[in-house]
Amino acid sequence: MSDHRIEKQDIEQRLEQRGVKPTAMRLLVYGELEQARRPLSLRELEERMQTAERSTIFRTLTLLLKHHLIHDIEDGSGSLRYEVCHGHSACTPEDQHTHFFCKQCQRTFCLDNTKVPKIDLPEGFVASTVNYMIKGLCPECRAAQEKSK
Amino acid sequence: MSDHRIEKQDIEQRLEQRGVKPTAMRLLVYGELEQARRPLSLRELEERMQTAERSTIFRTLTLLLKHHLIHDIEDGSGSLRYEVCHGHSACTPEDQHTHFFCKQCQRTFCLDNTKVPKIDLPEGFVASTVNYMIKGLCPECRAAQEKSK
DNA sequence: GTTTATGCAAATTCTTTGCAATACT
DNA sequence: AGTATTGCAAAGAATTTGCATAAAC
Repeated sequence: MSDHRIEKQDIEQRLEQRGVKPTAMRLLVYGELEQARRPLSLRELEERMQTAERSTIFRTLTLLLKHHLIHDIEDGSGSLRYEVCHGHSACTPEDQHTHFFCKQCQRTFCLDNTKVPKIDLPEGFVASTVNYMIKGLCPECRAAQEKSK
Repeated sequence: MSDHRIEKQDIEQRLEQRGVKPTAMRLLVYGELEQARRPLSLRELEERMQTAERSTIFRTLTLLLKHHLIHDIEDGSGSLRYEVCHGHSACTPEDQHTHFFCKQCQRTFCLDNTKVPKIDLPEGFVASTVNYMIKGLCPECRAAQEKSK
């Protein structure tokens, strides 16, 4: 399948696998994140789902986070972004990829093919999640900047 | 020199090298960050410097950031942390090291000996800064957790 | 009918700015 | 004087909670 749309059934299954009851709201939020193909902030989610309420979305996100169905990333835009955990079992450090935040257009991109490199931690530290964020200019904004010179 | 204390003169020099007039406030803020040996939030700075005002500290930090004397990192605690740029010339991606945020005690540690691994960006992207944050348990909190079992 | 989820409103927290006062040159 | 810096107070922005309603089981 090269189609990015995900069946409702499929999402339902994923939630249930993690012991999350698949309510309409949860399917909606998860579905939006899935379709967006990039990390979305709470505000962006709110805008995309006119019907839903901020706090409800927030609580849904919190729940999904707790059950490792999504993860949150910080890009320095001042607000958190949320993204579906792709793949297999849980959100282990190995699962997570690199993100790129464009300082110009304020969008966050997933660099899907770029695994987060592993690092040897000093004695005693135990890692649970990893956040690798690169900031700079995305191709579009860079091109725009070149032109205006 | 194995002493971590920094001479006032030394700090003055650093600021002047970047064209920042070394006012009392700036020396104070920079000095605090230097001595802390770990990234501090605005609130933490405020608490350590009873005499100084939040907005003043904030503006000072903004200025220091602009002149690449410090950098800011996001650890997911909900607030930014600030840290002295060690070394040489400017805050290039290569300069930055990895940070560890303890979910338990909410402290942020610098993993000084751990360089941020470089990554090949897709065509068109231009990086300016990098933020590599690992989250989990620090040695102390881990030990405490072990004990309570 | 009890538990769970949602919506509204508002509290909290953190960041940022306007403006007056102060210090510096 | 004139510019730059600081302090106070408050505006903005984002996150988070209390409580009442509505839905699910």
